[in-house]
Amino acid sequence: MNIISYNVNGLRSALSKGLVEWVREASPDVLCLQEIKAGREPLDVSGLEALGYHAYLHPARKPGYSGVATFSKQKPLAVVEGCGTALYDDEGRVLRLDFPGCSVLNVYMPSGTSGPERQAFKVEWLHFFRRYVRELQAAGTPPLVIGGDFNCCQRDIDLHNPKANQQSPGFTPEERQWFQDLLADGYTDSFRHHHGDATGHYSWWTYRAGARARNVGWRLDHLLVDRELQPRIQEAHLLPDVVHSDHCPAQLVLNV
Amino acid sequence: MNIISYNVNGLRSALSKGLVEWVREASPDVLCLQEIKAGREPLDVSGLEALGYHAYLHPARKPGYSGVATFSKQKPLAVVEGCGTALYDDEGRVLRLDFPGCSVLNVYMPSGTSGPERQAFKVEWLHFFRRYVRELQAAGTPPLVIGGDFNCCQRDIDLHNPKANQQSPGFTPEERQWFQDLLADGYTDSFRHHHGDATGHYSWWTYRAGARARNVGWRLDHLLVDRELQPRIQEAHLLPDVVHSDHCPAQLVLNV
DNA sequence: CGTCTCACG
DNA sequence: CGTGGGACG
Repeated sequence: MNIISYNVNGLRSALSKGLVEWVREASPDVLCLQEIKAGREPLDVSGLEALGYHAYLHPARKPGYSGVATFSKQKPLAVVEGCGTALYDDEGRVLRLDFPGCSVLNVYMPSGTSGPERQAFKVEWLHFFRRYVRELQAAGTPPLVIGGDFNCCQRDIDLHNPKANQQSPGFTPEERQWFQDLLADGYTDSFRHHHGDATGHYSWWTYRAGARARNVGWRLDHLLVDRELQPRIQEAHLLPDVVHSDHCPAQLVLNV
Repeated sequence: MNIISYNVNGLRSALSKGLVEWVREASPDVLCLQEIKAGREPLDVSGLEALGYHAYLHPARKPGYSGVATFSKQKPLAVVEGCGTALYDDEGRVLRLDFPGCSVLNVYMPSGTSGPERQAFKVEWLHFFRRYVRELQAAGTPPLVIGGDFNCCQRDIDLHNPKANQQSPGFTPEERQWFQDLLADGYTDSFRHHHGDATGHYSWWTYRAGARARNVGWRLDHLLVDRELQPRIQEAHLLPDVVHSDHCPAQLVLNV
């Protein structure tokens, strides 16, 4: 099972840059997109449907903002839009597809970069999210693959300049601790599992100052798997040569 | 004296498309621009100043909206920004430069196309403008050259589809009458003076549906001259091959 | 820097 | 259709 998570920074923009052609070649079984930045009407996903995908959209209430979408070759057993909390569901941040043996939770976590207010919102979200995941487990949801733009990372090797970013949203001590706690809850970072302490692997680069060309980036996009699924991790990669967005896709191949 | 009026639909956009290079070649003595859509700070007119022009800007209060600018090789005897009525001056619509023997009044008249409210505003403006011009004459202003985007025209031959536009803003009976009255006040439409009843000469084409390629346009940009100056009209042209905007420049060569 | 919505034309 | 702003990232 080939699962790809990709923050497309505007699905229409990504489609205009050849997203469909790339998906045809990459051929993921499940494709989790974040920041689709469009609702159902302005969006034309027929190109992806023509490749055989079932399309599930969870846009934000505010036009042109946030939103997630998951595309699946296999028809899921169940689809759950949102997390049941309007505060977050209005921002289109979570979308779950259940399959036999695993559940794919597509998530776009808030960015804290626009100011302290949004950073506070993000931190509240992070704590909410851990509780939410625990509740899903308790409710008997199949073992989770959590794929998405986490807007944070855990270790010094997850960003180009850890020293300068000790207090930057996405790498504050609080967020790093949170990430560690989430892993301790029983999740495996599939990229680290497969690549160990490899450095210089990032999934986001600011558009400014030629950061991507110089590989001045952050690893913000993750595919975590329930500890039950860990033995099934076959491959896990970032795909930095794929350029429809300021993020690149993260990929996980699971033996199921 | 070579005078050009040009609605640039965003001066920054026009500059990015090579406006300075074109101005160097056209070499007008006075250049009246409308819809500069920027204030003094975001604007860099050093390219035009480097050609030897004195720059006079009258931006709107609202950023990115309306605004006129006049560039002159000769330093004018006087410069008058606005018309003294805040309602109009907030929208950056008139800018007068006085020279020995003539005064160039750069004007961007309101468009009525966004709705009946703005059309009513436009009609009030039109009547205000005739009074204003009469007051200028009475005050002993040198004979006027009125150059700008009038956002209206007078005769059937001034637009591609007069039948279908009898009630369209820019060609309502009320506006056509107003135009005729303005001419009767003692002004000459320099283009008609030079070209008689020539057809198919327009200065604006909608961006939609390839209208410019099919020459489906309107003659909205005019250079009127005081009856005193009429004998001095040497040439008057539209320059439809000049493409920095959805308008083209209008040119007048005056014998002074 | 880039994508999106909105006002305006 | 296209410019320019502002929100957001």
